Amino acid sequence: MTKGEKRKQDLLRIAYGLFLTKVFEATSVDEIIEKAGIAKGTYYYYFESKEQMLEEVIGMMIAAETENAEKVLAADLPAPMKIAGIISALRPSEEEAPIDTALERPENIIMHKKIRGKLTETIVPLLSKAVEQGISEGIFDCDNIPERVKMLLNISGEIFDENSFTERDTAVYIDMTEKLLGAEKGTMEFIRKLIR
Amino acid sequence: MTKGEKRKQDLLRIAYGLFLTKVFEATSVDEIIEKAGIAKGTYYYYFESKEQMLEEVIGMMIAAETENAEKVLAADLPAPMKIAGIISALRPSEEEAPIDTALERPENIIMHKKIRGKLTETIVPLLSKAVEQGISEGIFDCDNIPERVKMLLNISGEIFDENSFTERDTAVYIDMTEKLLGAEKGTMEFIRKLIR
DNA sequence: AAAAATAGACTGACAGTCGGTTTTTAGTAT
DNA sequence: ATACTAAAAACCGACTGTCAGTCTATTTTT
Repeated sequence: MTKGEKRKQDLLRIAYGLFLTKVFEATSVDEIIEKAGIAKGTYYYYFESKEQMLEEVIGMMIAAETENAEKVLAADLPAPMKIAGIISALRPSEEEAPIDTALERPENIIMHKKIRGKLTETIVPLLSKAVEQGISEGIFDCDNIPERVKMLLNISGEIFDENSFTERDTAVYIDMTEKLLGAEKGTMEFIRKLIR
Repeated sequence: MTKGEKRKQDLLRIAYGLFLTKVFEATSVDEIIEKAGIAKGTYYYYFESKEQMLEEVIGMMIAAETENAEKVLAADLPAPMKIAGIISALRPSEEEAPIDTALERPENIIMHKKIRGKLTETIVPLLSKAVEQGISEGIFDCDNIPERVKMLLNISGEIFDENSFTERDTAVYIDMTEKLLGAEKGTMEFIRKLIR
């Protein structure tokens, strides 16, 4: 890693940190460069624009999530577990708690939406594989798998977004997941423990 | 309607028009006031901020949509028709075509999300009534109605948002709607004609 | 000496402010 | 009714502060 690459990583990490505590739009380039101790020119030597930098920050986050999902997929687990594992891993982990608070702020829609979009793209194929595994195991029964998975992800996103999803939301969510994948009632019941 | 109220309405209508063709963030206050032929001060006499004005513009749009939904609900129709009618009315009508194009632009997320949020709040109770009607008619069979309806709306939103939802998306959407509401297979098949 | 990296003053666009001016409105005396 | 007046409402536009992005010049690396 050259000196330049390192600097870029530093900048990304600083921006990442700021975006969590502040919100993308409210974080100024001046702030980022001040924290990094560099000049405007240097910043724009590494990034085309603030927007483009956001793209790269998001890329970092996605990469981490995807890596995790791939691990779950490769593990020796029953299909429902894999699915629940991947989906619930999209939720904030302990150390990432601030991410969540930041992401849930209504002002943070832009970053939020971009992440969701990109994440869906990369996660849908992975989840689809898990569903296929489930079908060959005889646990699931459905067609149009990627489309179903996409819907599942969409709903998961919306559900998890709200800081206040109730017991009843969870119940409907589980019920819907089972029906969407053509699973026996109760198959996905353990999701309840994972989310909460 | 006093002179002041009229002016405010004018401003809202002008902004509404601009937000459709341009995108909220790209529309400057200067532009709005120039088109309205008034001074900065006057604008800020009527609105606290650009953001707050957006809120009012959205309010206008919601009111129109809600009114329409209430009409459908009051009509003498079978429950599935009402549901499909209300949901598909959330899509762009002919004259509102530009709205849609504007709304579907990725940059327009903020306005988009705000509308969705507010719209959900007002539409969920209406749709729930239609579902209850369906249950008493013996067509639907489910519990936790508002939660189910919310999910349905969420997915509808996501589906309609994409300018490229396929046949398969539609098939899954219909299947899911039926299962979510506990309806016979085929009950909601006619949705296919409404969307598309 | 060429290329890569860094610096920071500067520009233009924009949201929002502020002190002041004109227009309306409503009460009062004629 | 009519004229007068003071307060309230509506309106004006110059000005400020902030911020993303530019540009030219300088320093450091290769």
